[in-house]
Amino acid sequence: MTNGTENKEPAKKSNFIHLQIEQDLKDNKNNGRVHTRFPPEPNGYLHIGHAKSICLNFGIAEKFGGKCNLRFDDTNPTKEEMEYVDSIMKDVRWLGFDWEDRLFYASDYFGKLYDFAVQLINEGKAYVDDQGAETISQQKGTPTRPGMESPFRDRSSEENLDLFQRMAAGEFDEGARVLRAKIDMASPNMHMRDPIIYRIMKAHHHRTGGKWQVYPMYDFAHGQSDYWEGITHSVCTLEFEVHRPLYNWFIDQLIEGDYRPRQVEFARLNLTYTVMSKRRLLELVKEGYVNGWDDPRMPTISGLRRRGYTPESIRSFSDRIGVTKVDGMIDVSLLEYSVRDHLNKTAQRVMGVLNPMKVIITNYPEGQEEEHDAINNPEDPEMGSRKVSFSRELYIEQEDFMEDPPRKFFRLALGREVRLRYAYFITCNDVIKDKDGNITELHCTYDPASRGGNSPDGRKVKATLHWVSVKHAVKAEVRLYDRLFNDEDPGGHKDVDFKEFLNPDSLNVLPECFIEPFVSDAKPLDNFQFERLGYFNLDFDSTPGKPVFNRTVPLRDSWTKEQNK
RNA sequence: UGACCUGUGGUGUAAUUGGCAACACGUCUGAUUCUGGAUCAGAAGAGUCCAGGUUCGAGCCCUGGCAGGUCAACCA
Repeated sequence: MTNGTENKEPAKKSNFIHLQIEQDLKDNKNNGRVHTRFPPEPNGYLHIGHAKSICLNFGIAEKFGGKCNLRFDDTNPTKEEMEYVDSIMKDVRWLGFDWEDRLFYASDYFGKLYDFAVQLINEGKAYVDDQGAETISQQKGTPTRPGMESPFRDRSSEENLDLFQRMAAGEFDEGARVLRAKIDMASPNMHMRDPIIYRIMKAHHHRTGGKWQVYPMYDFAHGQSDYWEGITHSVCTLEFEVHRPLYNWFIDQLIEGDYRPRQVEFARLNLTYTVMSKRRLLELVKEGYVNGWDDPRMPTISGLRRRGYTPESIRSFSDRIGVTKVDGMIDVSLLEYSVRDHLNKTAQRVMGVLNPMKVIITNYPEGQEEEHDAINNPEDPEMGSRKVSFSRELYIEQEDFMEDPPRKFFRLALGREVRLRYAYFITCNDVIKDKDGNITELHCTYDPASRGGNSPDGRKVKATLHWVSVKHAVKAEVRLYDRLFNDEDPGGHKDVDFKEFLNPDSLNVLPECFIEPFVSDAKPLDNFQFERLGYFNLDFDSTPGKPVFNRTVPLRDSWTKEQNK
């Protein structure tokens, strides 16, 4: 990450976690050190909610001159894969953050964790339970009723140690026994009711292979990993709030000296019209409702990247939404605002026609062509200009012509004059139709004196249209995306599966669009503004002769708004 | 019938030790414009979940309610 001064992004908003850290610093906790970590489980791709956490954690390190680790929470070999590890590292880097040499895995600590478990056994604070999952669960009680103690709770340390070692040696079947912390079966906090800390799993682990037959549970690995890495502020989401006493209990058993990590919880991100759980996203991918984790309709980092979102836009979004403990729902329009805001300032402008309507300039000589200057980005003069080719046959947007224009429609109509951007004023004289009455082309005349787009007599037109020259344009496929779900909170209905709310029109492929040849040199992910339409970027599916564009987001559109009134 | 957490315009966040509820998005006007974009100017919209209390003064403190969320995986 760039350091402070050269960073043009606005100063980061403060939040309650920053305030707590400032207080900790005042109290000289942990000798004034600030060290965070981003701890994903490699069981899926990262999504925009993780981006919030990444920005928060790395942002804290940046703000307080501390460090932020990347740590994979890989304690469940049945769900975790190398593919996910790779994608996560790629996404974090793409977002603009750097863990330097601090890449860790919970599996790095399997040895220490095992030793710690042995220590707890020796201290009489952990025991092997021979009961099955169902029995243990029943004995656990309910949130409103205390649990009851396991008949194996008071085994001797020797027996526990022997059993645990044999568990680790693979002597028992999966599920046959577990190691539990001996805390309090009557605790009002379910997590303190002798939580399971080790289970037998004979699965192959993506890093340790077949070395282990027992794996630590999340609660037994996370805080300890924090401790061994010197983490000072262990930032996680709200659902772990009730785990905090357990987190602290393990730290208490481990602690020597003054240093102590502290868990702080914040509200995870919820966005309207999408789902944000890895389970649901995985379901969409596995069952083919979308085309992979990086489908541009997905709220994954890889999906947003492919869709044309920039790291800057995601970071500014993340800053804009803030950090609190209120479990709310952010309007996607805020995300869309963030990309528009960034792309408006940075994206190359280009003209492209999505739904072509042929226009013949009847008074323009056949075979003649010429070039006009076009500004690359009016928001950034340094981006310069380019030439666009003009000729007798052009395409304009179908929606830019109406035979029977309503009062506030300013664009082309029979007998009306409009401007072709950077080129000429044209007037429509004739509408050509086929047998069925469909308009096939428009006959227009141009005013040679308006070359460049202005008439010397000061004549005004109410509309400027984008266009391309038929002869020069590049044919492209354009993919238009709409929200993946029709419901604001598809995952929030108790009796209806979220997939019921899938938007059947979330993908609209336009196979025959025409774009000015400037885009021929584009590389995948390059962002453009197609003037008057929106922001688009080149997709990986492009082939040399056939570019494919994704619409990132349309431009704000006060005309559609007017129509909807 | 439990524990923990959270309630501020439509949405998201602010509000120094209690001191006129602020900002962003969205919405609506108007100006401007070779993008019905951008930009600029302005407006509407909450009296802070409710009821008490302390105080000269409460969104901030106290009491009691109410509402929502989380917790009963050998998941994280």
